[in-house]
Amino acid sequence: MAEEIRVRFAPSPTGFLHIGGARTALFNWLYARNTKGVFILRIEDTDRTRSTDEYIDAIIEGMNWLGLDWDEGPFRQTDRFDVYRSYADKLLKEGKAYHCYCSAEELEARRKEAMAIGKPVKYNGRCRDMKEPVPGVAPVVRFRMPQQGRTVVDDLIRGHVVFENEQLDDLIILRSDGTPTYNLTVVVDDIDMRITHIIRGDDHLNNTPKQIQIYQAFGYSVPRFAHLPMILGADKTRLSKRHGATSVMAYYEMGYLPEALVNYLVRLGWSYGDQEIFTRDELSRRFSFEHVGKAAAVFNPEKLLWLNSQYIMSASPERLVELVRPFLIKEHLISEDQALDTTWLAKAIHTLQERARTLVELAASLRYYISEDVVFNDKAREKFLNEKSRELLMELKEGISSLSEFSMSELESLFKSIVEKHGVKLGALAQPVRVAMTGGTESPGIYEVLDVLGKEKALRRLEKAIKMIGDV
RNA sequence: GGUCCCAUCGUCUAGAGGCCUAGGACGUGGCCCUCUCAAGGCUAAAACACGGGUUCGACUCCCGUUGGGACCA
Repeated sequence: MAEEIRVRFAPSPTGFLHIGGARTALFNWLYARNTKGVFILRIEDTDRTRSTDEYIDAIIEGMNWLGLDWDEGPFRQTDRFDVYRSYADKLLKEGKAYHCYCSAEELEARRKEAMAIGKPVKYNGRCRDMKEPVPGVAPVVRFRMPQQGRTVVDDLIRGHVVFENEQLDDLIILRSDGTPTYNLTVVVDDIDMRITHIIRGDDHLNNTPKQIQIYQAFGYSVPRFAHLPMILGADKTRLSKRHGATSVMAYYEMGYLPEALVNYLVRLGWSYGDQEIFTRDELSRRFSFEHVGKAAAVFNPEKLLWLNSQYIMSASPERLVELVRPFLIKEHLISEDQALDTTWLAKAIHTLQERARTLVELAASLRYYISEDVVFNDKAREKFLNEKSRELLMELKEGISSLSEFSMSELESLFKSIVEKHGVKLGALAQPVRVAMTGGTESPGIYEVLDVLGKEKALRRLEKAIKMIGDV
């Protein structure tokens, strides 16, 4: 049996789960599922000043919503500080790390100078071979980076990326207060969790050779890497708040289906020929790094909206009933604990689902079905509820009253006979009726609308419309 | 500033030297369907960043330029 594949998503809880993080999580999840491997969630909360439990919950909420289930974790770095320190001590003992007594101010000055004269910004190694501690100064611990040779990152997406070791800095692994830095914790955790493939954003590519060196210093074999291209905003800069909604849960609130967002995100960087729409199952079967692109991708809300409309269109009305419920409450169309006639609601949704691009739109469009009072659009009312249509509406009202069966086919016959008699087009009757029923000029087919409303409501609304014309 | 990465329609992408007169999708325009709005169908405009090589032949390989991005604080 082949070696078990273990991957991890390691967000730091300094914010909500955002689009970029979600995509990284998704690719990890896909790879784990595709290879029957293990997907681990690890919370990198070493930065205690910026990390909060609320954000941890928010990240978990986002993952749950997207359906990205993990097999191990969530693990937290907090309280593993002793572990990191013991790893650092090991390096110290073996001479692979050393104490550095240079002050932050000195370092800053040297950095500025290097920048000014165009030299690489790099620690000058002053404390590298120091034998005696400097009294009264709390040192940091630096990693002794090899200064000859090269380190190559073997990347599943980028191929071999070569770094000259000479360029690598003696990075700080333990601050003067004893807290570990990112490059140490990430390596220690990945070693402890036996991670085989590190899948992350390509903003980490430059850190990778340093981490490889640390791996080797500890005597562990280096995992495979896959550095995903970034997701950019419309202005081609890194996606951030000013590009609008970047939190995953904001898309929940805007009425997106999780599978639409997943589908959109996966196609940002990955492709499978010309196929655009994938089931979750298809994704995990088809996914591979061979078809992951290298170039950064611009986040395009329009396409996401289209995908969402596709998913709403093909969702079952029964499921949409449940999904739209919170949005109906938000629209004040139903109350929190109201019992719903789900069969009827499903029928109503069925007529609307190919017209709604989001659940918010779907909820809004259900208004005239659910609410007793029709909200009239003034223009529509003026144009269609007038003397010209009065006669037709009255005739329809009588016709419906004496209809033996209130069905779509009977309604159709009735409509046809009325317009024929008057020698007008179907629209001359259908539009006024549409306005009478919905208050506006856009709706599903008029027979469908009447069918959903039912005979009683339909008659009541016709009557009201006729009365309104009389009032003019 | 140094290092690294990247580069096909406005956007997401297909493309692994001849299949390319560069394909699909979103968006945009037009037409059809039609009781309105959608959905759907058809259709149009729209790209290989630039310059050198390599090759009988480059979107595809190599080098450089330009442009973007990331990291180093």
